Amino acid sequence: MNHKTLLDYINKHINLTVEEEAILFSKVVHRNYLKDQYIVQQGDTCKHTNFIISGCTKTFYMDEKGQEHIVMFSIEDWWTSDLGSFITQTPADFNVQCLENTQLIQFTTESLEALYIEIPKLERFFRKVAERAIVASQKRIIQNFSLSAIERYQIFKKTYPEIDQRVPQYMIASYLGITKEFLSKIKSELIQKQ
Amino acid sequence: MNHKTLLDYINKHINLTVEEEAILFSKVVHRNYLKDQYIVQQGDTCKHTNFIISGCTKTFYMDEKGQEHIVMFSIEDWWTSDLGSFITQTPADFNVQCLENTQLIQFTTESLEALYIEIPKLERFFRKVAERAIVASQKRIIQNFSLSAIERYQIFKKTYPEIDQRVPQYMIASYLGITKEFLSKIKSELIQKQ
DNA sequence: AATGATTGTTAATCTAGTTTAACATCATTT
DNA sequence: AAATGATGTTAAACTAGATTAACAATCATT
Repeated sequence: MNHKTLLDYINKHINLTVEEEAILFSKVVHRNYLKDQYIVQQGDTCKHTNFIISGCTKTFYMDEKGQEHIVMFSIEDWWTSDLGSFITQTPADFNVQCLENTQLIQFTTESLEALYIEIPKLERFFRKVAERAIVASQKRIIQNFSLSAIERYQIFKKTYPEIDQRVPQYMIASYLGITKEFLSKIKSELIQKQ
Repeated sequence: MNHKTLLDYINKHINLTVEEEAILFSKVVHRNYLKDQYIVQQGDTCKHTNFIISGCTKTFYMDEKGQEHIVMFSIEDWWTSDLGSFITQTPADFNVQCLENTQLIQFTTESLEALYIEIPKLERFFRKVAERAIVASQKRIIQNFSLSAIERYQIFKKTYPEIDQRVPQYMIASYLGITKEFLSKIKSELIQKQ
């Protein structure tokens, strides 16, 4: 079963009994999306937090000028959703779209609330997930401020080598906050130096 | 007692009995810092998460070139610390320094762990605090990407009018990710338009 | 009241990154 | 094999914001 990926992940943080595992999986939905499908759409209220079993997604924001800004990529063993929309049940600021065929495990607000009551340990687990997300998010803020585009690209490649391979270059430019043309220039400069 | 501020804040999210409130306050420390004192220092391991009862702090990062980058300001009713350092107990990336005399309530890792056992409801509370922090952090990432410095400044003023008043202008420039000279230029342009 | 420290302004020059636009490469479909 | 669409490259002209440097204004402190 594909539930194993999620269990392995959870068991890094807390220990569930076999019964608790059964309760957990009775309350989640296993779902497949195709490449290019949207998991969350800007403006809709986000109904799920999603754990990725396989595949790859981009979370992006479309500004008033129609420009796409990629906030994060997510792959196997990561979470994806518009957390802001999900927790406050207000319209989403972000889109989440599949870059590959993607298998998810979905938690609704209701199923999570029910799970928190039946398995209080899960509060701890999701607190830890949230804490880790804050740390990652704050690291990004620092980097965007104090580093040049070249430095940010080099760090990106080191930190997420898999993603650098799997995702088209113009999306990486968007993630880095620069144009695709400038990323292209950076890359050719980096090659010439070596 | 000054504990009231924290209780009011907690009671927005969960309900504590009088006994639980007593347990909570038996495990925290109430502490005063003077203007300019450091609550957290880059390189040290961060020992506390701090709830601010009164005063104002800046959280900043000092880069290799010796430049200061302000990640956030915090005032009454907000939390401050280097969460990344605190939760992983590794050296802090950030400094937290008081911009005014500041009164805090401090939670250590040990007191929090003990509290989570004695009052499991607090897991939920701190999960919610963490979730809100993620949302705020992600909003900042979007803004830095898709908006010009002028737009970011206008949003800052609207979102945190109190802070705009209480904090020197060059620090606001640092928070916005621009130089103090450029912020000065922006402000005079905005005044001329009206 | 005077001195120096801290904060803020203005203007000239400079640069990292954008825009535009034309072209090249690669994949997918017919 | 040709055609279409998606992705990537290069180069010239442009702009938001940085840097430098000189000067005001505001403030504590003696």
